[in-house]
Amino acid sequence: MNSSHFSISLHILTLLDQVKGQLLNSEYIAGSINCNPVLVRKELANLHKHGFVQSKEGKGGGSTLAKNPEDINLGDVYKAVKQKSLLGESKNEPNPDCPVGKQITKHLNNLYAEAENALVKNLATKSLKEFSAGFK
Amino acid sequence: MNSSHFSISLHILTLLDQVKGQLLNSEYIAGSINCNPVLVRKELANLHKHGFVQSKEGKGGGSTLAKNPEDINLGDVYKAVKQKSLLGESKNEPNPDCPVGKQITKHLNNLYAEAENALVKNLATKSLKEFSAGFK
DNA sequence: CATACTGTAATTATTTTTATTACAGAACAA
DNA sequence: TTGTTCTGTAATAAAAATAATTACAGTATG
Repeated sequence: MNSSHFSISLHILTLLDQVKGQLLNSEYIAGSINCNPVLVRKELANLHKHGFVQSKEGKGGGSTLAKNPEDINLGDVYKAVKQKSLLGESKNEPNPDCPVGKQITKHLNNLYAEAENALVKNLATKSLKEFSAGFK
Repeated sequence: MNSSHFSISLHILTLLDQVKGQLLNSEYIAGSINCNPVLVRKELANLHKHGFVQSKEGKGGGSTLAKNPEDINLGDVYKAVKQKSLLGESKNEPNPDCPVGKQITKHLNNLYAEAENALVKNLATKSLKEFSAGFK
């Protein structure tokens, strides 16, 4: 992350849960999210890599959940989807000649890792099933 | 956020704490961060708006902390600096004709708000003083 | 074999972020 | 009172990140 990876992934998983095992194709999903189907397929590829979804190629193909929704917790989804640290590591190297600049990257990384951990723990208290049950 | 607002703000605050009341100018600070001075001044303007720093204009001017570092907690800094939701609300409106699309924005916002809350709570356990004390 | 998908790469467009330039106004010091 | 060095802020340009589009090989299906 950041951007919309997590939102898109969770949207996909929710859709797949709602249709209970039916295969949905990337175009349908993209229509619900309102984004490009290729973006959905990329997101699906990642979810597949992490074991959340199964896909079937070819005509009539599509994707479906690879686990029971009660066994998918949102903290794990977050971790699967996450690409970079949440609180943004600037690419600019701070000044190594400054006593603060020299060390701050390390300290920020520790701080961020802990804070992000708290966030993931919070997300992990919810399963996809619970999240999806909110839709009626 | 995201980007580097929080990193830059915390870098600034740490520097100001380290020099114990001395005025630092934006160019010096930018040199430590390795970014543009105007970016520092914008960040300082925000920190000033939230009461974390004081600035003095004119020759020999600069900025200094407006509070004791033990009274600045990183959760509050985060909240002052934060601009948008951490987990990225996509600007694409999901499809209102889809039962999931129609409701997901609301559900995601709730989820994100709670998760972010957990993160802020974690950050709030640390003061600037504690953070800055890690530098030696 | 035609059709309708996935998977993936390459390119282009768009948006966001950061840097740069510019300058008015404030404080200081000679 | 004038030159200097700052802040504060706006406007613009450059760079980076994100998303859309196009394209097509490979796979399953009828």
